[in-house]
Amino acid sequence: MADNRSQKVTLENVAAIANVSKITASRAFSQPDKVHPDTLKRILEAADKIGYVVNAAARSLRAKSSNTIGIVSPDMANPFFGGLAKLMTQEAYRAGYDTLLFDSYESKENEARIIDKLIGYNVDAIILSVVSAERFYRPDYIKQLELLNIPVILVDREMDIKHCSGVYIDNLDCGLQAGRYLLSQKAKNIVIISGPEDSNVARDRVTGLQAALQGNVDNIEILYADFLMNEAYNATNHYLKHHQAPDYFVGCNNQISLGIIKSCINHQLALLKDVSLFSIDEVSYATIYGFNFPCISHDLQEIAWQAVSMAVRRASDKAAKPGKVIVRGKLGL
Amino acid sequence: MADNRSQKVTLENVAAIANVSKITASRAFSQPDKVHPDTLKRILEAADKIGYVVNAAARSLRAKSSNTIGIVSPDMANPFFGGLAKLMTQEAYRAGYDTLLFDSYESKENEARIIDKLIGYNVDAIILSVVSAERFYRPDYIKQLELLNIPVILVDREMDIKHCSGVYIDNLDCGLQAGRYLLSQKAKNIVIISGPEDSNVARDRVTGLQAALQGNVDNIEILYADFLMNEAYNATNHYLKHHQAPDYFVGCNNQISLGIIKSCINHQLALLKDVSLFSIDEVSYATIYGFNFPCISHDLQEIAWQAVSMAVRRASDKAAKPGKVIVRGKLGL
DNA sequence: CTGAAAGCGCTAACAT
DNA sequence: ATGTTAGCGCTTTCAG
Repeated sequence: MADNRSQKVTLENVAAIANVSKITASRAFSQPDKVHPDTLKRILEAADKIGYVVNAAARSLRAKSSNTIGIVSPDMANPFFGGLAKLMTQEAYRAGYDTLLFDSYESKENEARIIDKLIGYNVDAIILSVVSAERFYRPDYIKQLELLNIPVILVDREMDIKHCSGVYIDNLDCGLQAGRYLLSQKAKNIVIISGPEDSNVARDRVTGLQAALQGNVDNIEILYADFLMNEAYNATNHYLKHHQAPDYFVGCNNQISLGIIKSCINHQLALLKDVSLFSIDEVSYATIYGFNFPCISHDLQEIAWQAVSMAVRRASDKAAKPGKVIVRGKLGL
Repeated sequence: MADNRSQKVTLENVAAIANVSKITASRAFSQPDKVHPDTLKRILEAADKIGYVVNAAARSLRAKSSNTIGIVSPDMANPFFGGLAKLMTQEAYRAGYDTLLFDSYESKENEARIIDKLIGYNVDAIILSVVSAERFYRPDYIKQLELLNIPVILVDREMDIKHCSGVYIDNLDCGLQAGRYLLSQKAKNIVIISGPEDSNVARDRVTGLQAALQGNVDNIEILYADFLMNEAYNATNHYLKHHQAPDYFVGCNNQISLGIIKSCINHQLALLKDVSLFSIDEVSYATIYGFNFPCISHDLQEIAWQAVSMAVRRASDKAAKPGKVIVRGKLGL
């Protein structure tokens, strides 16, 4: 008797039970205010009874808009991007949009595949932090997105592309603030572990630091790593093998700071005593382990709100011009 | 001249350029081996030229299968679940499946909404770690998923539901191993910070610990928190305010262990000296900050592989019976 | 406020 | 190996 095969539950079933046409049932889910309250109630009860859920595929196939925003993060395990993703999802939901969230795991190949998938899902806009911060990274899919007129909002990782909006951190200012703090602490000997040389983010942060410090301290050393922990760890290890510990290490992002910490602890250096650390980005888990590093912290809520607002504006008004917002970090002690 | 509106690029366009019928073009993307190599090449070139991407909505509307697995994680910021999500995505990709990954942020409401969305996307299976570990949590959507015959694979957070497969950790064994280790260290005075009393996971872990320790130590105290950091932190604080530090704290999951650590450090206790910690689950970031806590670590790769394998099997053979796999943790020092 | 018909882009099931 | 036909479940016209 009981059939074991998958029971598709469609709008038609709901409509039949509620004694209305398909389209009225449809409106109950997409524009409930255009349906008579009594009818609406009947329809929703019918839907509930048989467990109906709107078929997203069918909807976005037919509808002008899928009401969905795609989010591509390079590393959700990084609290900066993970936190951002969460807040963006909430903001989007508030604005009446669903989100499709993917982690590219810092791989260009993944990133390209994800973008393709998002196009396939007819997203109304894409919020994207690209995998690399290379200054001249110009992925192929960018042309395609322009052609398809899908708005793109870049977050944090900058690319200078006309049709892309952007929400960026004021990295130069981060460096300046960091530098000024170091001066206030009378730091004389400073080692900066930067991100990749060809990254905008890294370059600006370092430039800011140099601008503030140049001529006011005895020695500045700049080492280049990538934005992940391991290379920073190795760079710090290598430095400490050949030099005295400086007054301050500066980590140019949270992962780099972690690498510095790990290396210092490995070298039996008492952090905040033998050697200090200033981090651009908050340092993950530091307070739990009893450290209160001075840092530049970013207002994730503000960044998320800006990005989603831009996405929504451009999704709902395809003629809207791409904009650019710079969010300042603030000194946290 | 240049039209600013969104240019839909469809299979029909590709087919026209490549001089084939729609269906041949279709096959080029779904079953390339059934198309003559020359034809295939022509089609792919045409697609590339105009930036064609298969429309996922249309495909999953028509096709039997969307080739997509939904993954619902309760907290991607937790390295256990975040790592699992990453590995599952990779495994699924290897098996030829896309994934749709959502974070329920430990909220039942989010969870229900996500499941609805996944149903709407016609996923072939759902891999789910439910938000709560309450023993009698029976969310409404479960009935619906059974009705729709969508296979469900539960991971870590157990629910005793016939039509759901499961990949679980051997929590009793975790407790036993932990207990045996503590005995080997001649621990006499032990404080266990457990998860919620009504959680299977927490209960089994504690039971295992008790079984190993009972009668062999001077004192066991059990405090109940939830599976997040803050309550464990408060519980530990409260304990330390009124008692001497024990030989060992035992954290019943990684978040709890973090709470214990934070509290101990706050109380100026030298970890691994004044007081030790045994953690069930690896402790996030501990090695970076110079701590090597004994712990039970879980083979995420194995768990991910099992879950995806089950999902794929049941997705491709709807008659396949739900199975259950228990993965043992191993002692890490 | 409600409905009938058309069709979104794709693929299953037959052809050839 | 390739093509024809039909239709997935929904929403957009355009009508009442």
